[in-house]
Amino acid sequence: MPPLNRQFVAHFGEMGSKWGINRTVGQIYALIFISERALNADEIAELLEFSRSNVSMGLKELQGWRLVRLRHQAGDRREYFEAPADVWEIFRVLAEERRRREIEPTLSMLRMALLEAPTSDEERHAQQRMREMHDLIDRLMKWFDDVQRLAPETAMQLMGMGSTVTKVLELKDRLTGSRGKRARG
Amino acid sequence: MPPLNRQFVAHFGEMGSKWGINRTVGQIYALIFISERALNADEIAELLEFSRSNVSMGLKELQGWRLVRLRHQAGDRREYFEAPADVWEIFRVLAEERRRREIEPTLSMLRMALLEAPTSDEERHAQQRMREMHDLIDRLMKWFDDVQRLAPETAMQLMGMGSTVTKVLELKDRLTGSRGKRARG
DNA sequence: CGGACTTTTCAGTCATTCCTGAAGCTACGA
DNA sequence: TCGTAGCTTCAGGAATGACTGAAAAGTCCG
Repeated sequence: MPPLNRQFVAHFGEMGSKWGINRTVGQIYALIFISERALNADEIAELLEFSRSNVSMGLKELQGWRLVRLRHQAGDRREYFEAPADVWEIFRVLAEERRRREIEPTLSMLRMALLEAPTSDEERHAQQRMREMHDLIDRLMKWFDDVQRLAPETAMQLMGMGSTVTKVLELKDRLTGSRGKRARG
Repeated sequence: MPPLNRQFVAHFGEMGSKWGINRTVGQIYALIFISERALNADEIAELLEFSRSNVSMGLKELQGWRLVRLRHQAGDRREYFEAPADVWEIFRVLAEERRRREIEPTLSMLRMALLEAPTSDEERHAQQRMREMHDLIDRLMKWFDDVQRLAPETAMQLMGMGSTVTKVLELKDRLTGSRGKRARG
């Protein structure tokens, strides 16, 4: 493997630990991501010097995250893996999965807790805090849904607008009579 | 500790593992977050049944993440810890820290790699992929900067607009002659 | 200073997660 | 149906990370 590729793969291994994901899974993904063509499990095992079974488990996890796609090549029974070409698509899928695994369970728990009748001031306050957390997350998610629905080009365009969004908001603010809220100067 | 609070704390412990953060740190934070008043390390240790030293380490990590604030109470030498009241502020700080620890190192690595002269087709392709990844992350971050700079109310208002943002974009699209891109139907 | 109180450090122990080789399973072609 | 190629499962050893108690290092007040 060329030094540039090796460096990239190594970095993803290290970052993987900082994340929830483990080192080998990070490296496998990085390798697939920068590869010109789809790779099979044996190739991955050899390039990264992992056991075949470790690669198998890693690929399974990556498939669970929908980060790699399975592809078959004519006249070859082995399974080949590749990452989507469009990086925005990758980001979208990653965000969706993280949401499903990390955000939704928390939202459910919060909703359950908010249905309980508090039996003390301490619980009342705890519920209030949970409500604040719930509302923030809920709002962020609803908004993210909207952005996510955009086609890649449109989303990138939205990003490209940068602070223009703020300007639009301020304008809207003035037009609609400012709803009692004011943007910071 | 009341059952509602206990449940919340337990949930954060479990989620903590799914994250990079460890179980005890998650629980300590959850406890501080829902608490009515600032807590000292001994109180935390007793409520969660952790060793005093474990609590000390956990608090240090939370301070490193700027998620808890140190506060002194008159006539008491012990240190008391609390979380900001404003959940948007909490989100902002968390996002900033994650960015500093997880995104920036990756961006640096990518920038370094992009400066190298490729010596093969394989490296050339790898660089192309890295460039795509770099540009996406860079763009997301620049845009996030803008949103982050908004005062809480304005940001929440932006969220509240929901798909309105999309509408604004489509309008702009039409006005500026659509730049050859089209939002998905 | 000295002594009480508080926080931090750290070496050792415990728990969890990772990784591997071997065995098991499946699908396919002969 | 057998044999082979390929993928998956799993028990157990290896590595990593978490947690504790004891001791050290601060910190404040007399």
